[in-house]
Amino acid sequence: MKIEQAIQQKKFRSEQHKAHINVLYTAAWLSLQMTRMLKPYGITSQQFNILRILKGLYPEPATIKLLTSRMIDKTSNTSRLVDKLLAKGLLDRIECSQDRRRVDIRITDKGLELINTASEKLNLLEEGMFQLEELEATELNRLLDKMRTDE
Amino acid sequence: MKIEQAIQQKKFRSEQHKAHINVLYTAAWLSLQMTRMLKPYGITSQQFNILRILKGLYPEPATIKLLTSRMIDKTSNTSRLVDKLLAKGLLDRIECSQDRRRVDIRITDKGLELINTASEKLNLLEEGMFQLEELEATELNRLLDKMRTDE
DNA sequence: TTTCATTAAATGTATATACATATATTTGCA
DNA sequence: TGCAAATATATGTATATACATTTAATGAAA
Repeated sequence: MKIEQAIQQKKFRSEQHKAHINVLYTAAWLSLQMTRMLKPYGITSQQFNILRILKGLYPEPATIKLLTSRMIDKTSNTSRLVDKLLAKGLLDRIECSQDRRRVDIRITDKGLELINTASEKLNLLEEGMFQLEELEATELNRLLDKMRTDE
Repeated sequence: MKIEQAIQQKKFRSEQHKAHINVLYTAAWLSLQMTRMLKPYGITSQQFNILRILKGLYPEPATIKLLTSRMIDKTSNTSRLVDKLLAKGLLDRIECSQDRRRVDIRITDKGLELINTASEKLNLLEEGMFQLEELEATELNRLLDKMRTDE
């Protein structure tokens, strides 16, 4: 569905303005797909993002600061997201003896198991979702990166 | 900044997977810019979206249902967003005599004034933000629309 | 006309964002 | 050494999302 139909708006100020709206709309659409896919696993997409980062580092732990720097949404409240995952037994918290301000976070076996199962589902979702050829995906990445040039 | 640096991740499963992450990251970045730009006007970007739709329809009113269908985020809670804008005097609520379930919402003069001022600022933001040529923006729109083919 | 499904909107609840502020610890330097 | 600045994390608050449920009004069919 074209963005014009999706939000029932015929005219846009410019192609650039339309692209702005389109990125926001597409991200909201992608997030919703992920949220629904993850629901049976009892985690949200933000919580999944944290597990994904910790899986990449495993068996090394990460501090809250490191997790924050790798989050897709930079204003996420990592402490509280980690609290939720700890309560579910998907993470371990290790006090850091060298620097007692820091807290080392490591994914548990239960966490690894969950993310492995969920990732398979996510892959299937992405395959079905992504009609883009590899070259098109590469071009999309280039354009998005360029859009954020002032970053 | 490339997405690899932005979230400090070197490798991705595929260009398509990278594009997925990139859309989410870029949307979060754009939202944050808008949130900060709108802050002095005392409205959020979701509230701005409602004002934008009502301005487009003016002087015609809109029902909650119509607003929802045009929202960028389809799961927004339009009733509550409208409540916030009513409390600020930016909207009027008109009871609908033909169908008493419905509520007609119209933007006030104060609302129009606010959105006109804020839109100027937003345009400046967008101009600075958008390094994309028109043809590139058109291609970006095509790729995003294609990405959502299953919609 | 009565009844029941449908529709429009509002509300309740858990989670997350955005940002200011607080707390605890470490580091730099006078 | 002592003390202020910087750093890492946590917490408080207002707003928003996601979704289930409720309330009220309409419409269609027996």
